[in-house]
Amino acid sequence: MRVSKYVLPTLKENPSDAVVLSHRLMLRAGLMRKESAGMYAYLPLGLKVLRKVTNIVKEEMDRAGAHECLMPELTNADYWKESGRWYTMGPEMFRIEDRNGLEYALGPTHEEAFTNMVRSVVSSYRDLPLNLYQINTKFRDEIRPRFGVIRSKEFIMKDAYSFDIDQKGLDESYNAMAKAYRRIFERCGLETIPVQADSGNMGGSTSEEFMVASEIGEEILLLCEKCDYRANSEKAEYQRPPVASKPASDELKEVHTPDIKTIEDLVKFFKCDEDKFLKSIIYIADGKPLMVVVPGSREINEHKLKNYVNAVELNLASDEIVQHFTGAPFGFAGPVGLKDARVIFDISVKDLSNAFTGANKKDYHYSGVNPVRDFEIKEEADVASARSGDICPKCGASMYEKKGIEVGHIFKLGYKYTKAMNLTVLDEKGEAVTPIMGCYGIGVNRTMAAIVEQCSDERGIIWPKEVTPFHVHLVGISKTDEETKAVDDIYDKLMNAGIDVLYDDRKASPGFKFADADLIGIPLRITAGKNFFANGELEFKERSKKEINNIPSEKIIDEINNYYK
RNA sequence: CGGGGCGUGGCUCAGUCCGGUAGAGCGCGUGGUUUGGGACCAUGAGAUCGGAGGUUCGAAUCCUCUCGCCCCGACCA
Repeated sequence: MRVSKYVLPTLKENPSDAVVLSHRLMLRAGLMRKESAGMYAYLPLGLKVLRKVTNIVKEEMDRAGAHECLMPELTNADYWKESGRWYTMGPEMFRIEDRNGLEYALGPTHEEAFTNMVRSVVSSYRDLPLNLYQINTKFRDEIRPRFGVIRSKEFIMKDAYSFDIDQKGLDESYNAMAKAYRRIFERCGLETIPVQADSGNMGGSTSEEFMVASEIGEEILLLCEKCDYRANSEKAEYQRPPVASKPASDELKEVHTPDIKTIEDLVKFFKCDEDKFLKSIIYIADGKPLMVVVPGSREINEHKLKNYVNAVELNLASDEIVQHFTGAPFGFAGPVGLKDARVIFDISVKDLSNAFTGANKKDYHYSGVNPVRDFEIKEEADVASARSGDICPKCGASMYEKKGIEVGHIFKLGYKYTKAMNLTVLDEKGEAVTPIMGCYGIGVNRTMAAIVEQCSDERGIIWPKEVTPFHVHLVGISKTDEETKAVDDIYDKLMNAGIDVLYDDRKASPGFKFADADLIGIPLRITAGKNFFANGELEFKERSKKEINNIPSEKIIDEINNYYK
């Protein structure tokens, strides 16, 4: 492709509304343009990359035995009502009506659609296992789209759904995807961190997220320094911290604390460390109140709590319930003297001593609080969020935090949709069996952005070999018509050899062309300049390296093919 | 939804406080000179100053409303 005939609107300056690296570079390199908040249009160069990523995904999904389909974007509300999600999805789902008042949603995900399709296509255990996928646009009315294509209202996702006759089959389908995902991201040139993740409401089954480490990541990961334990903070467990505190010495005393409610207030009031306070929070789990106690500096992990108490719904209790449950208004709750109430102590609480906590009485706290002595620990669990410095649940070493962009997620979904939508097949005995599902997603354009985020330097993008929009960026620096003709011949020669070439044939200064080449980031730059016109040598430069090699023009095709081998 | 910031040629921004004939750089057109890291000279085109209403002799600038965009947070999965 000749640049003079192509659409390549590179920008020298950063567009004012792009803040993060990948967003800036994708706009500046002419890959895409913003349509509107959270919606982007791909230009030819960007589309080429997107297609490369898409093809890798397809190839690896197919290799793993999945089959590609394409679902409508406009999804009938009936199926959503059948699964119940029409009522539970909330405002994240774009809902529309046709002229007759029939309801639809713009597909935010496609469990229902696939389950429905499989229902009409499959009838025997012999048709299983089945893994179907599509690469299609998803619509989500995000609360706040941001970071360009990383979180947008409309995005491209590969979503796959597996159907197996039993748990063992699901395990196999899941493992095949776990393997395929590793290959996909590796081929994309992306370093991902697979982490254990919370599987949501589906009840304790396996789930793995593929994360790209990044400062702009919206997920927090906990990684062990020694072993391979890696988990999303929603899921991450930790071990009881070593006992460092002094023995119980202080007497339990009531202290007047007028209007001192938050940990922040208390730290100021008592002038001591956050962890001297037993933070006591009241929740309602499936209609029943319970108290959770953690040290002042820790956050309660609602995902872990919800799993631990096995609740479908978990919410913070209202002020009225707090008043009723503890006998005091919000801000003065504590485990001391709380009889017959369910209190869950985080594992980090037991070894605290001479602490403070709410006295379950307006404007009063206790000082000199000592677990066991002053209250019984009937129920203890790991319900606080793990954090940097905490002890690895697996090996006992220390863990650290990293932020990550989620590019893929695989999990064992279970029977939720097959049951709700009444999908059954007949087994060997002729009895109806409900298949079990797995669900596997990849954010395709998010992956593209993550690649840019990870593969760039101060001059621009550095595309990994497998996703580069062109193989070679040919830069011609010719001064005469004869010289131009000679470079044109090289271009033709490369094209005829099946090499995808972007040929900068513009009448521009060399510096201008080099700067554009660096910005666009094609891994190989071939320059036809002085040496070429003098003695037929082309410059061979890798985008990621400094050095330039001079290659006789007759050997250039071999060199290129060798590079891409 | 709460908080903060911003809308001025295609892009980046000045001008707004303190009202008085819309600016710069980049990009673009034309002519010429250049040509190994975003060349130079000359010349030219291009703006309902986000929109509507108001105040005023006069509004990019002041007032009211409104739309859009960005950032932080909450919410949500």
